[in-house]
Amino acid sequence: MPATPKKPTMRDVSRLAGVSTMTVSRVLADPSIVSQETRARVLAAVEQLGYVPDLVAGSLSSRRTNFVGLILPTLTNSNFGDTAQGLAETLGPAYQLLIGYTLYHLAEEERLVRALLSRRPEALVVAGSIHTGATRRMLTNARIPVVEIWDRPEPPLDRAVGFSNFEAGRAAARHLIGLGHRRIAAFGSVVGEDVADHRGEARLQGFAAALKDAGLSDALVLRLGHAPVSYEHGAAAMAALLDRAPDVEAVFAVSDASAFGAMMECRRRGIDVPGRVAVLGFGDFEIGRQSEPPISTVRVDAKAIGERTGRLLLDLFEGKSGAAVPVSQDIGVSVVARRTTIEAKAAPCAAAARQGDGDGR
Amino acid sequence: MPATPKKPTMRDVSRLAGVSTMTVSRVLADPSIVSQETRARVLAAVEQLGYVPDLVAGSLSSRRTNFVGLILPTLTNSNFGDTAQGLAETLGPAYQLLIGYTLYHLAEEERLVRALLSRRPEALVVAGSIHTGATRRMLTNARIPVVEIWDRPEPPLDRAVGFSNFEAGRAAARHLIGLGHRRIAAFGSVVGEDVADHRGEARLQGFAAALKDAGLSDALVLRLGHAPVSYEHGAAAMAALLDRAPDVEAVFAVSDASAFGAMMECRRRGIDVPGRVAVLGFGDFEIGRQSEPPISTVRVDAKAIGERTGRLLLDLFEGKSGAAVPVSQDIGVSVVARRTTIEAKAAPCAAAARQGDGDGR
DNA sequence: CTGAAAGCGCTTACAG
DNA sequence: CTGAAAGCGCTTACAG
Repeated sequence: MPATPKKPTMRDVSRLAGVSTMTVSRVLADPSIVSQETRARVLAAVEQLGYVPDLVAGSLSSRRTNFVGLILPTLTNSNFGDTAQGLAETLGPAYQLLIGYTLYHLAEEERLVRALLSRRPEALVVAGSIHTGATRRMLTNARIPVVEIWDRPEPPLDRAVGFSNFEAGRAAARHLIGLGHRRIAAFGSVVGEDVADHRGEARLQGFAAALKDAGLSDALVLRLGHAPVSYEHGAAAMAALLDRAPDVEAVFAVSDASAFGAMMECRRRGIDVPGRVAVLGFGDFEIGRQSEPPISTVRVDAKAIGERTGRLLLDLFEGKSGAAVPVSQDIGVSVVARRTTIEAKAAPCAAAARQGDGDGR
Repeated sequence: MPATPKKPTMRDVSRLAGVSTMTVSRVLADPSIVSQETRARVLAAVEQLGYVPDLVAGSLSSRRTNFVGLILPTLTNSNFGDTAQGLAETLGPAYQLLIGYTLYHLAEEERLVRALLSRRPEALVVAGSIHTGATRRMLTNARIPVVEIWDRPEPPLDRAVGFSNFEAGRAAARHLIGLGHRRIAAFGSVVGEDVADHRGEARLQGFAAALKDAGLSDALVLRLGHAPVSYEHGAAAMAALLDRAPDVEAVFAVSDASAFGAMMECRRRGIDVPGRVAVLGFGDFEIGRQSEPPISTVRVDAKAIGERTGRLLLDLFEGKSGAAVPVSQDIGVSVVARRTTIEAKAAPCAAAARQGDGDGR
């Protein structure tokens, strides 16, 4: 870097403009409360020096950092990106997002919470509701709004905006069962000690529960590989599933990415989707909408999660009494039947299929 | 929030432990320089109070924020996510990434640079090399390392880690020409006043230049819709292209997402890829690798861009003289021929095709 | 190994 | 409409 003079401070600006630093501070914070003429002189000095206010000093003094911390599982999933964008847009330019990612490690989440808290954020938004004890403790004692998203904890640490992953899994199973399928599978990732997608697991559990409620077996609800699930995960899982149960009729993947990978694996093997096996995803990723055939999915409005969270935080920041702001918001999910799930072949209607002995082919 | 006592400060800890704040500060910064017994007392007090150091005060005092600002076009493109992860991993837990996104608006980039600079980052990493005048001025006067990534400016504002998008476009065209295609198209987005993907445009220009060098027409190098390009963009662009030039033999899309969308549009229309039209993407996104058939692409190691940038910054932070750190690093690109680009049908070999009159069908 | 003093660059809270 | 004083919660730079 060039040997330039020191970075100008507010003091430098005030001297050049012949005013006190308080006046400079006012011009920058609310120009209307300073006389027209003084304002012009200050602005000219700011311009001439290329002065950029130091927000770390400002934050220490005002006790407002205008940071909002956001903890996500990954930076490479466009759905979480949509949530981040929705949050950023709703919060507006006055707030800066501090984003961290955990890669589904709870220990990493703990480290991040500690690091972000040191930066004195105005609020912390975190994906999920399963945390280490230390994380829970820090979050509880943080004295700032904490929002758990993409889930529906009962009760939340503080606030929650999301949906029930268990119910989402149930809805997925019911869709497939309603179509007349009986030999139904699902796959997600393994819940390990360090890496675990607890929300995907909840979906799988809801799925298995619905299967059992319908008198069907949940033996094909598989946990393979580790989070985050990818296209590749879906392909590998589908391959494993097909080896194990060549007669499978329908499969639910914990994410559209995984569902797409599964579909590609079917294509490679010459297995028709949905003709021979129906595929249902989760999340309503763009890939599912644009793929040919488009993938049926359990839709989540990722951007709305961010927007609602932003709205909630703004209400809280504006001093709306905590009691007036909902503790938990359910944005719900909906099954979007596109072209990868169709009625089971052997069944003229779903009801018949459920009690028939159909082999599904 | 519960009516809890005020957040404990270092002063509170020091009183409880019966030491000065300096001793507390030392225990937290470098425990080894404090006596075993004192250290234990301080740590106990920290634990008891649930003390979390205030980094904004610490930053003001030490003049080190340990922030690195990162400006990306979008948060929903997994390639930029890979770059961010590579950067974060290389920088390590001592540094916190402050990520902003522009949606390809130069004005938004300017706003972000100003906002991030106020936070006193240790360095600023920004995708691209086209900036507004004000942005260039701020970046030049920032007195911190500035790294432009995903491009190859001549010269960089300060440092650059990336590749030539123009050359990447050229390589794409040469691949297609080498395969014997003659009726060749490409598509990207429109360069508007406010929204513009300048890097994608550079690829298109390199592509067009190579076409002309080979004596081919660049009339089918199209700009449609606006950035960021998506699966949907590719589908729409392909549809437009097919209406315009039903006899097109090969097409280059400025991103794999767009290429995938184009392929899906072909599938919808019953047009065989690569049998009737070859498709080449850019970026080596996971979608291209996992799609069936896998999509040929111009590969960029997105994660490596982040890692190299992190390495470079660490060197600079550790006081390596600026002169010892390369100003510009080219990570290069490579054409990865997968299954969506094959030799032109009419040509028994590429050389013959280039001089033949083949209609490509 | 430990501490008292000064100061980082702003804003708050008063005064006028 | 403008300013002087105090202080935000740490760390730097000295001293001992």
